[in-house]
Amino acid sequence: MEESNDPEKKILDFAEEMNSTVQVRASYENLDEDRFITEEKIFRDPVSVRFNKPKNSFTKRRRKSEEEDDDADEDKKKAKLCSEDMVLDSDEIIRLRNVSRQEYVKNREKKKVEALRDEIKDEIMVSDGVKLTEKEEIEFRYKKELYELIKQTEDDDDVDEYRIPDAYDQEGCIDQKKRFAVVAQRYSERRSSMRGVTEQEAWEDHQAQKGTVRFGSKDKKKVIDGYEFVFDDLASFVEESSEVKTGRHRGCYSRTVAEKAREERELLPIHAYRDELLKLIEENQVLVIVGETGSGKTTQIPQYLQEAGYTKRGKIGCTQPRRVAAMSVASRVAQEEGVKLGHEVGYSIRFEDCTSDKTVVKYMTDGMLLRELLTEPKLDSYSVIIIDEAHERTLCTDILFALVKDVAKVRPDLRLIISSATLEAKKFSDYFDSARIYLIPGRRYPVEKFFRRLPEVDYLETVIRTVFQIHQTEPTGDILVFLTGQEEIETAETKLKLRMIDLGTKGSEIIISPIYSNLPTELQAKVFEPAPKGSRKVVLATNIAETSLTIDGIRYVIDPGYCKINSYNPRTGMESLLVTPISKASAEQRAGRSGRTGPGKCYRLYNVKDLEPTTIPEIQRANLASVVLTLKSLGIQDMFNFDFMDAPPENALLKALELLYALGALDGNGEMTKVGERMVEFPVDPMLSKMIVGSEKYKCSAEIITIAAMLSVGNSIFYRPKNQQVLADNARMNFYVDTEKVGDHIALLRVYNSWKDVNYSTQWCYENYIQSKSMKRARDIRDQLRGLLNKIGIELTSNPNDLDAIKKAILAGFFPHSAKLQKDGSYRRVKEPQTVYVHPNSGLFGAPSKWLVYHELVLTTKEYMRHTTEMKPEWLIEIAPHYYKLKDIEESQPKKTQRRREKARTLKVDTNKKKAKR
DNA sequence: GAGCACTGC
Repeated sequence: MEESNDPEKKILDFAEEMNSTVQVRASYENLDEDRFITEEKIFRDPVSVRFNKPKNSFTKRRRKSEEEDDDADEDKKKAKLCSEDMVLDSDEIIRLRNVSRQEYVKNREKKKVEALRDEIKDEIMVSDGVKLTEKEEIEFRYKKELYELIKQTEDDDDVDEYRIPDAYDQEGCIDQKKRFAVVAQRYSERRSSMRGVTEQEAWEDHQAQKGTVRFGSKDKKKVIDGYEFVFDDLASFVEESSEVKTGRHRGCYSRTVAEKAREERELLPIHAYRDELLKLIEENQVLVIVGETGSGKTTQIPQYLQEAGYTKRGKIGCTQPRRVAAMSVASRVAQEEGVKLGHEVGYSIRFEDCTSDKTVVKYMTDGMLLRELLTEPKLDSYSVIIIDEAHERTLCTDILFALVKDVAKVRPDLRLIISSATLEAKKFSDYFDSARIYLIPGRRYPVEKFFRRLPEVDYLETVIRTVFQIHQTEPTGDILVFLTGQEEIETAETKLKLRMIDLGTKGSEIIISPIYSNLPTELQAKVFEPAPKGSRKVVLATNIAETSLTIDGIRYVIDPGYCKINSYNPRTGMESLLVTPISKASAEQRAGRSGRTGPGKCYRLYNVKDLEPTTIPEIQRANLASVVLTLKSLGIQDMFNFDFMDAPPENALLKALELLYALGALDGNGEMTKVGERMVEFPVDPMLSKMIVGSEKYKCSAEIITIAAMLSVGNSIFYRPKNQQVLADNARMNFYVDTEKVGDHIALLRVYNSWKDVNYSTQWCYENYIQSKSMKRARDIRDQLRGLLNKIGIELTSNPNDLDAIKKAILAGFFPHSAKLQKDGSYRRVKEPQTVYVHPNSGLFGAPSKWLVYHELVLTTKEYMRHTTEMKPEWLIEIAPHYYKLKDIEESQPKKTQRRREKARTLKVDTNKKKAKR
């Protein structure tokens, strides 16, 4: 929204915004979603300066209007709020502008002080591991003391002394022991000097007295400078929820585990709906269930069905999008039923089948059910299929929808339950021929939401300010910040630490915990350690914290509203990660993360009404080669008219068909070939599975499955910490040293074999800057692939010294990914008019080979080939004579792809014809 | 010299 100076327009804009918020709320209420959720509040930009008045900036204020009209009806109140808000708003802006002008005069002085501060910081960083000489030491201490003195005189009301936390070691890492010692020391000092009043309390009181303008409703006190929170009276909501919560835990002590479990089951919200639910399932073949968080649907519904006798007809299968979810839910249910996990209740995930003949309630990942469908197309052993978390729309669930919908038609006895969040329920119902929607209320704590109307210029800066404002004005509880990626998390961490130095030691310590999936496991574990008493944990997380893992103790969420989304461009065959605004659904999910263990608060740095309702489903932005092969294997001929809930882009399907045809998995009629049938056994990308199948000819299947496993793990094999990049790179290059040029594929093979030679040592991984987690995963995948080789009758043969044979096997799957060196050092794809570059992390970077085969293309700052290996051009013709002709390798002029496109089109026409015949 | 959201089989 554009800011205008016209006050009337402002009011109108604001009113409009209010209306839309109300409407959103109303629609939630229809679905009984908003029971405990408070209305979204607005918080505004903290205009005040932070260095020069760090304390004054957190002034408690109280707004008159909110004290008056408790009983006024909602609309009236809002109108009033918004007009007063506007008056206050412009007054406030004028005042703050004046302040800001005055500050400008002081700027020079301030800058001097800042320069001094920077010097101190630099010194801390530069001294990196080097012991200071005595003279330097004295000089440094002098600077420090000088700065502290200035700080003290600046803040005349400052009761604390400024101190650089000495918990930081030379690398800027935190020595936790030292830091906690500091915390403890500070607290004991305070206890004696302030007679039991904590520093925080004293400071808050002090600030409260100083406040000039007061506002905030009478029940809500804390308001931070610049952030104007617009509050409603929420007391009743808060009470309601806490009542429910205490009820749940009442009388649960000193009971046996089984009794307790049963009692807890009966206290779940879903319990009241049990009979009605069973009746509906009996009467309707497909049922869409909107089960809110905390309703107990995932654990209870399968048990109800079992009690009602459904397991006599067959198993109850419940899919989850994540492995851990499948495992933990199964374990919980086994415990509730008092059976051993893997007996009546079990789970099945890749690499781990914890089920037996007895198993009647089976939790599994969605991909696992998809695999099962390949061998059991009618799902005969199941009586009920529950697709949980359907709203997440993973690639696998989207395909499952279509398949189970089909199966349901031929199996009237099969029951389908689709469990979804509110927003998509209607869509699911429509897709499943107007299936009934049944709503089960959840139970959770209220989450207050604050939002900013205008998008941020520098959201990281606002995030950091908000962290400190929460830290200094809100009661205990940890803070969770959603950021987009590793780099941003690292930046935020540095900034937070610097700001901590700036602000001195106000209040308690902040413990910063980063978490993202590429972080080594040992470091990930730290995020779950509770913060020491009196300190506050600030978790900087990627999307991993949105659904995949839950951190206890989070009470505040700061959500800038962005995440990275992978999208595949079928035209160029390139993947890229884009920073994208999140969807409304994601925003809700993120906010909910603050209300898991108690009432929470969520600070949104955006306006939720600017967001799309849901994220684009994965099926519309993924490489579909694997999907198409799976569907073909299930006998689905016509991809273009397949009943997808959201159809993937047509050119993505076309591209996938083209590729599968080129690989020989499909014949000219679009039917599965023998090769295709072998390929589909391997749960990897079709090019990889073709490579594996092709390795039989070159007698190097042992090497090839290793390479395939290493490539499947992704690019998280090599660990490259920020401060040891040179060492890490050197360690990596060790795997490339040889008499002849070694490509990335061969290097990966060597990494694996070296690891195997040292008996899969974790220590070896550390020493070589390799992530042991990734290596273990590669071993799991390799073991699985080896088993499947056996299944399709390919012998495991090793041919370690014939690199040419290995390269030829790679080409058997990856021949479409060929590139030729250009005069300017760039590469050009042989069959596509596309310029590409060797990735700087490749061993072949800076050591050009004329012809390359690459694993994948990624678009970052340039079009990069990731994982490249040298090859000979004549191999292309030897291995893929149907794809390459002599003229392709004689001159690397871009070739027309017309012929292949035509072929693909005939495929499409053929399949259409077939469908018409049927 | 670039930069790796997150899952899943």
